[in-house]
Amino acid sequence: MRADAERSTARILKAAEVVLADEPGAPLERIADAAGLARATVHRRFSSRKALIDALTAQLNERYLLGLKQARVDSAPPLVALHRLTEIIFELKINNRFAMNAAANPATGAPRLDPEVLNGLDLLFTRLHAAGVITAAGPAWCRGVFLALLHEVDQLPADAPVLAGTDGGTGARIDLLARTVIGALGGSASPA
Amino acid sequence: MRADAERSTARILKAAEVVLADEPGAPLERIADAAGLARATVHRRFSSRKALIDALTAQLNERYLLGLKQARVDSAPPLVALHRLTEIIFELKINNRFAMNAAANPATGAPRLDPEVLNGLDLLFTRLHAAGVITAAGPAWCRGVFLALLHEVDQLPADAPVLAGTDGGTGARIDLLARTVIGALGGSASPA
DNA sequence: AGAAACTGAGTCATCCTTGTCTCAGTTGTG
DNA sequence: CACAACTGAGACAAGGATGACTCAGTTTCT
Repeated sequence: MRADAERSTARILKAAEVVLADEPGAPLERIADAAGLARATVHRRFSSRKALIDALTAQLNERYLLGLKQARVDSAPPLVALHRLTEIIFELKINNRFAMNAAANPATGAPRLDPEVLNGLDLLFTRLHAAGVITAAGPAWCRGVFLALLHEVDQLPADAPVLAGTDGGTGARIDLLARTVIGALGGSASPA
Repeated sequence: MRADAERSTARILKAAEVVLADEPGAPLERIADAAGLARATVHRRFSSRKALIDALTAQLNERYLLGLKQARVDSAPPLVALHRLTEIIFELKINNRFAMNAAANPATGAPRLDPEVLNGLDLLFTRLHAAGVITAAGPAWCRGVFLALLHEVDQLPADAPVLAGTDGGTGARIDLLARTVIGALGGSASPA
């Protein structure tokens, strides 16, 4: 594959993420436009719409795995890992809104998250439970709550009362998310 | 409107809820089939697909308002009202999955929840806050968390560990939801 | 019973999207 | 430089869904 072709692929994926984020059913042409390419080129890279969406999911999975590794989910003290991971995944959410939603929504027909990713998340919650930070058993439930709250925090307008006294920026949201998750899962939500 | 026409309308709405719940983009013909009617009849009642979906949302809003009234959100002790409302809305969720999701998802282009409904929910959370049951300020945030967790609890498989020791039925889910919401919003999640 | 309303079944035109293909022109790579 | 790879622009067929319309037959309501 020639260098410019690779660039094109990257631009398509990026544009697709942006366009589909606020219009999941947008025609491929809109994505092509956003990428500054012709529709035919999109078809050359991705044989079908499904293939494109699959690629987006695959990309998300890769980034997830990288994030889990960076957060040292398997070795760092669980509470530390939670905060780190929250930060990383929040960033992921911002830049991959479409793929995130698609993976969370079985009805879309999009592929779900990679089992390895799920295992990584589950490991974290299992460790949190073992450490007594949370009381809720069942990592799958914890994971679901985490992702659902992630979505809510992301949707939150900057001037929301829960963010009062903060800048309403990313940092404040991450704190809110971590606190809320722990509270939801039966831990004592230290306002730290 | 003749009596049988009214019946048809009701059957269409019911069928649409069922069909769209697990295939949001399903063609109108599938809805017509499920309703035991001809596609043309659907078009006679609802001039467009959008009109049909709007009707579903309107229906949901009505039921919401009724539920808020039944839960005595404005007068009952807030914690009691929360439990009652949780029960009612959980039931609503089960029978109106599509409209619920559509209203929660701005990207679908579907109309959002009626402001009056939002106000009703917000009132409850404001009262919970005033009573010291929860510490989170910002009713909109509370509302979002509530609905997000409602969705998660609904998705939960019957044999999930968090439901261990229960029958995994509706009752157990309602308890779990109420506890989780209170914990998430900074209250002490009494396992009552 | 009889008028009016309603329905089923079918046809039809239209729009939109997808996916394929071609061909002339541009760009990268050895 | 020269060849191969890549792209843009356009045409094209196919498929699916929507919505309008007709007409013969049934149901409701008075």
